[in-house]
Amino acid sequence: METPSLTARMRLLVTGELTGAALRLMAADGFDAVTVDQIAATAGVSRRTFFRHFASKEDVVVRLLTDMGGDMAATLAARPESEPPSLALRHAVTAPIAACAGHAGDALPVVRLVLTTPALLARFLERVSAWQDELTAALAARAGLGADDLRPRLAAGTALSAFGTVLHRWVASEGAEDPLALTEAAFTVIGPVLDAVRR
Amino acid sequence: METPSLTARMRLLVTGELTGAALRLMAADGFDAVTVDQIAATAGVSRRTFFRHFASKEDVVVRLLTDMGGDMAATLAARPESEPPSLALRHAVTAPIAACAGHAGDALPVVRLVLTTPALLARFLERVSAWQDELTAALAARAGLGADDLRPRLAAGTALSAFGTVLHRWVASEGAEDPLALTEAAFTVIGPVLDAVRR
DNA sequence: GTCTACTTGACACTCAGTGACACCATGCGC
DNA sequence: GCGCATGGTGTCACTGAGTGTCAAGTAGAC
Repeated sequence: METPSLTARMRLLVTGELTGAALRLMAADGFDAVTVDQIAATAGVSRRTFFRHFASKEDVVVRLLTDMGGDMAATLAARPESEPPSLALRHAVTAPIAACAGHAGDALPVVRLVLTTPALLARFLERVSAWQDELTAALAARAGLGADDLRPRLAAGTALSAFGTVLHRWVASEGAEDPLALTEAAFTVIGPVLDAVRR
Repeated sequence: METPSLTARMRLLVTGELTGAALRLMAADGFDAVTVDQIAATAGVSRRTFFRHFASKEDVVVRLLTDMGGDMAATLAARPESEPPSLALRHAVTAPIAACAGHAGDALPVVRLVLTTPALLARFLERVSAWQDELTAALAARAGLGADDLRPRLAAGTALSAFGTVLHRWVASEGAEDPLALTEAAFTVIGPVLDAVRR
């Protein structure tokens, strides 16, 4: 079915309305000053409905960012085994970066909000940590390394550190610098560590 | 004054009582199942007093860990300029690791609790992110690099990624592996990236 | 003794998040 | 057309985190 059933589309509609309302309000007053009641009222639904679509107030904002990298580990696993880890990891991390670069007008305020709001940053980093677990497992499987080897986790952490550094620099430059170019530059620096993941 | 004034000592006493109560309760029932009221009651103080000593429920646990690395950037800044960045960063990160290794019996359950509880992990990573900012500034100052150079932030992130990896492995091994040996092994892998921070 | 500074307990309040129940629309078998 | 299951929604009520305020108690300075 190409149309994901009416109910699914309505769900997307409400979700989008809620995120839009949340972002508009938070851009004006900041994350903490906006209550869930305000977001729900602005979107025209009840407070309870908000929590049927999002697990928490942070979730509205953070999910925008984390949805982009949801299949990071899958991307890595899909890369050919012959590819060096540094290149495979770069491809995995590039997906969300490219998504940001492609919607700079929408994404930049969101990323800025997340990186500058402690509560949002905390939740975002927790998600990134989950990505690290997934990437670590995928890297270990690729290289045939055991769970006691430090290198897969180090490589995953270093690659995600590059991801964060790119986002940071992108926001700091107000979107002036090209995220993809920044990613390339970052991976040029960290490449040697990533390619240490060999049997 | 060698005795930090009676009031300061009493403050430490209450704080210690609260953290002890929190850890005992959470070790038994988990972080989420324990309420601030229970912690305060167990420690023999009022709920309000709890929040005069800790900013949040997460703070009781996370502060134990983050206090160890509070002067990470200061340690880095105190290292001789001639020292290669990889060695200076390793010294900076070793301080909290050594503290963990020195009090394995007390620290291991705390680290395990933090790494396995989403809310605690989120707050911990937020603190680590602040360390990254500080280390980045110190590294840039050491090398005389501008704020637009990716390398200081990449190096700081990579070093802290090693820090996290060591903690992860330490917990996964139930404390069997030596944290200092793990740190040395990790920094051997990431060394090249850290030493890329040169003018 | 008194005054000041600091901590505490008690109370009240906002807000995040959850559970329970009733309501309503769509879709399906009869 | 009718009855019925399903899934989203609104309302209400509740727990728990976190904050502001005020009164009371105590150590230390004068």
